[in-house]
Amino acid sequence: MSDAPGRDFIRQIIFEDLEAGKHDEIVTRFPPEPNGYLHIGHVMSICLNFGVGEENDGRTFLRYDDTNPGKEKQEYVDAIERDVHWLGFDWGDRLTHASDYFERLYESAEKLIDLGVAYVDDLSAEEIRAYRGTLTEPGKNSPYRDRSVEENMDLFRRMRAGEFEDGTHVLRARIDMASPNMNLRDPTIYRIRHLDHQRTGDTWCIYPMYDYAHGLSDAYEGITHSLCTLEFEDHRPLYDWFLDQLQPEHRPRQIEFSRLNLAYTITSKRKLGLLIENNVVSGWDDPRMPTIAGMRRRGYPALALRDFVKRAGVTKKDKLIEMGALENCVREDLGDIAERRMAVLRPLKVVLTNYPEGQVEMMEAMNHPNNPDMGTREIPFSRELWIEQDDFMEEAPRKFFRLKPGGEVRLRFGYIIKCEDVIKDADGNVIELRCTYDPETRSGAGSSDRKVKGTIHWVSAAHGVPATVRLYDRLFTVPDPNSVDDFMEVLNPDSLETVAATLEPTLADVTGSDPVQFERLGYFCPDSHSHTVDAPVWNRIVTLRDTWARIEKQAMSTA
RNA sequence: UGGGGCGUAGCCAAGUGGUAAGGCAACGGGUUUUGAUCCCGUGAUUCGCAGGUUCGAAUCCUGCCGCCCCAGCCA
Repeated sequence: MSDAPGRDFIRQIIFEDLEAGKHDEIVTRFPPEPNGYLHIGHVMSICLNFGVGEENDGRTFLRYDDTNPGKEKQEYVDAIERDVHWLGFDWGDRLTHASDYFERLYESAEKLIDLGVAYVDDLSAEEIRAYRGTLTEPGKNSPYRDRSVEENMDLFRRMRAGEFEDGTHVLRARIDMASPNMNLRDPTIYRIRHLDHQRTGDTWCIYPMYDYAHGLSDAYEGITHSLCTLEFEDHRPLYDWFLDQLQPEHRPRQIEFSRLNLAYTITSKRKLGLLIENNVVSGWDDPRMPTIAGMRRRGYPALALRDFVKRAGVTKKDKLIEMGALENCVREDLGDIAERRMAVLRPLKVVLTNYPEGQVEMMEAMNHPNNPDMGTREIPFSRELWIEQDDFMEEAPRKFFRLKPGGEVRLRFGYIIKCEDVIKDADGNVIELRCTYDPETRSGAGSSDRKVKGTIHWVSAAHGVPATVRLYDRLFTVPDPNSVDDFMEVLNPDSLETVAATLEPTLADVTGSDPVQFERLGYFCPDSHSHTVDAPVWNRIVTLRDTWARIEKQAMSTA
């Protein structure tokens, strides 16, 4: 991905428009429908729209496209505002709704009738579909297409007055039933819905369609560039048609770009909703969800998300971006800001047989290896420790430089230890290691400068803080779950693993949700829902790059 | 079979007639008390394919192939 993209095609168009003196100010909008949570795809749109606004000293609206009551909820409205703010963007006083313009939109619809380019159709939904024709065959005109202006006006006003049942009438644009562009075959402008709207209550029983409301709302707000995704490309002639007919003061221009798809995940709000309904995940903000709320709870920094979409770029080519690209951005950001700590996820007991019983030494540990300004902390060291099960192998391959029988390893910020004995249970499982430590090798202060190949992390058994740690993996087993018949068939059964871990004591009273790095394991943060000081729950944000895991995997596949 | 888009390395992406940027991934090597970080190095005789124009083409022309979107009273 381009690190410093010159100017994407949209910014180029805007640049040229500005050069040509077409606008005094650039005005954009981010127009979500409040029918679900925002996801990684929206991050792209948010960054584009607000980014373009900021870069040009322009303005950006946050506008709810709330033209379809029944699908929309206040919960989503609240979540959207929270998410956009969290990403670092501000709409100031430019928070609007398509529903703010219902009266104006209605008046314009009457104007379309006056102009003779809109009519009330009595055909049923099924009939309209049948009359529309197919992709290769032209449609045919509705028998109601040639009603008089007076009759249309009367009917439309009675639609508004609530005289008709849902589905009995629609207002349609009179364009061309034979158009090769399906969107121009007399599209619906208004439909009857006897349904309370979350903002306008029961004021209306007719609601405008997206294609009609969107372009006009853009015009009302003085939007100069209306940026949307590719699937609206062939709606543009219709977008322009309404503007041509009604000649509003401002003339917005719609430009389309490709959606951002992430490998091994889905972004359809409907499908994400199904994951919740089927209890595959715990909610819209489950840390495995590609929603902004989910990624925030997971611990992905807002800056990393912004960096990611910036690197992905703005083009018209379908994208399916590898997870690794996102994870790289997360690691890059966290690597600098996260303090280091030690934690053992899958504990294996180590007893230092030559270490005095009852003795405790405080070891000084750097909070960041590359940034001394972040200070140090003290960690207790004692005779009994936990180390990671993965850091011991009874029959280790040549390149394994962690602990093995008779082998030596450095304990991070501690001593060099040697494995003398392996204790097993009745089933042959390794349950404890008997080791000796070399008192001359104390970290920083040792009188010996001998080195060993490996360094592993540890936590003092007597001082460790028990915690639940949740390890996350991709939700699906295939790169493009959208392309399979049933996405529920390709779920990753191991997307969540919960382990009972032990954390170093400095983590005992953490209350916020700041990310830290558990050395050699990855980045973690307290879970914003479940974590308490008494019962700590941490999320793994992302692992560290793991060259050893790769080597192991290769060895397995060639063996 | 209609219309609208898109095809540059595994994934993104610059490039707009003058001889293929960059990032991620991958692979080598160096530093390292995180097999992390950091540093250095390695990739396209070629831009979906085939012709053509030109001294010269990823860029222009023609034809073909592949992928995506459209038949909601959803957005």
